[in-house]
Amino acid sequence: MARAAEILGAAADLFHTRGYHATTMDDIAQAVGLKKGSLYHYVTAKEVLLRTLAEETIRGYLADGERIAAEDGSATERLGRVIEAHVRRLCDAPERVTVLVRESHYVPEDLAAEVRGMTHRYNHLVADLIAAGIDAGEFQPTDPAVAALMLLGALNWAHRWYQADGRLTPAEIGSQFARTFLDGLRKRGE
Amino acid sequence: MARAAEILGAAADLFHTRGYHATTMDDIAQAVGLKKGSLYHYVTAKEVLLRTLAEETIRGYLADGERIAAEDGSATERLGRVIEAHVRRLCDAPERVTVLVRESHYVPEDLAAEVRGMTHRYNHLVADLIAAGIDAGEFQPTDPAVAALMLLGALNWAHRWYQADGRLTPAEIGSQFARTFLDGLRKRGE
DNA sequence: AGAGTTCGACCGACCAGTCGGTTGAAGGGG
DNA sequence: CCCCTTCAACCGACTGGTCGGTCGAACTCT
Repeated sequence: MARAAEILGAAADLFHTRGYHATTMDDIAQAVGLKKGSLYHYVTAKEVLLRTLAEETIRGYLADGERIAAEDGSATERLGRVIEAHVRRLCDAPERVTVLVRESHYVPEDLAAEVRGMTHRYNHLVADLIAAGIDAGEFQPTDPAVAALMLLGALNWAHRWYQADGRLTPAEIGSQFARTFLDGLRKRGE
Repeated sequence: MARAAEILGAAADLFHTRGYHATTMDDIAQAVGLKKGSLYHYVTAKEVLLRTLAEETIRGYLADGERIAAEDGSATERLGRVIEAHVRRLCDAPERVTVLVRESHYVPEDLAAEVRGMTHRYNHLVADLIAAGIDAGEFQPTDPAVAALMLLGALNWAHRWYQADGRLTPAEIGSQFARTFLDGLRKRGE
């Protein structure tokens, strides 16, 4: 693996388990078998490390979302696919999500624009999908923005409890999420 | 207001907006019109401040939950009441929830037992309510633990987006949460 | 007087980031 | 085959600054 990616991965793991502030650059260096001084050969600043992690992470979710939203199918089908893709991606690298949701608050303002923008677009994408389902008569009328926030909260919360060696597979979790949430939105009596 | 409570409140606000680590004891002192040295007349350590905040917060949610769970009514009704109470409490002091969910990770292990215990009990309480609803035939069969985590994720996420001067009142948000989530669990065709 | 409260100077630990210097592999010329 | 140069990778000692926490003196109110 390329050194830069290796460092990013180690940082994500450490930020996840210890937290961003409790992790020193020495810790990260040690995790990849370097000394702190050498780390700065690859990394310009700790804050940039955090920013890069957050950015890479949200970019993946957004890419999935945009791809799926543009596919064929009813709003119900596409939203279900977004949910399952989200869970799959989260379970694949929960530590990245931790960094994004718990630590990205510490990305300094001037570095955070991209992250904020993509997050906003992802929220919007989900809300739009819900709004489309309401318009199409698939879902009962409700506030799409709140429904989207509700869904994303439920999904992202999983980074706090998902365990790779747990009782359920990512696919099982994904389908339970999709079933329950889509049932919650669906128009009754059809 | 008692000085101690005032300090706690100021700390919660600062931890919410700047984050625990980016907040100095000087900041907190200034917010309550004291100097740092004087703060230590009321507070034994910054970490204890954080622990106390987290503990007080989760204690409130747990107390609501236990009270409601013991009330009369179907699982559906009681779960609905828990959801609405949770939203009400969250909207009343979103900064406390921020501290609990984003920062309580930094409470040192030896001070965290109480917080962890109450959090666990709250999760369990919600899962039990869902399990009861399934047993009673109100809800369709599903994994109660995952459903509880899903619900609590959706609820707690609100601390990230709720704004007191926003479009919707806490009551409106609460009822949308309850409606959507209970519909998601409810047995179809009745 | 004296208990409760406040202050501000101070300390010590910690840590991000710097910098001068070392090493070893790759390449090139003779 | 060997010497010389170059350069990326790496090291470790150091620094500058920050911040949690301490302490004794001073002030205030009764």
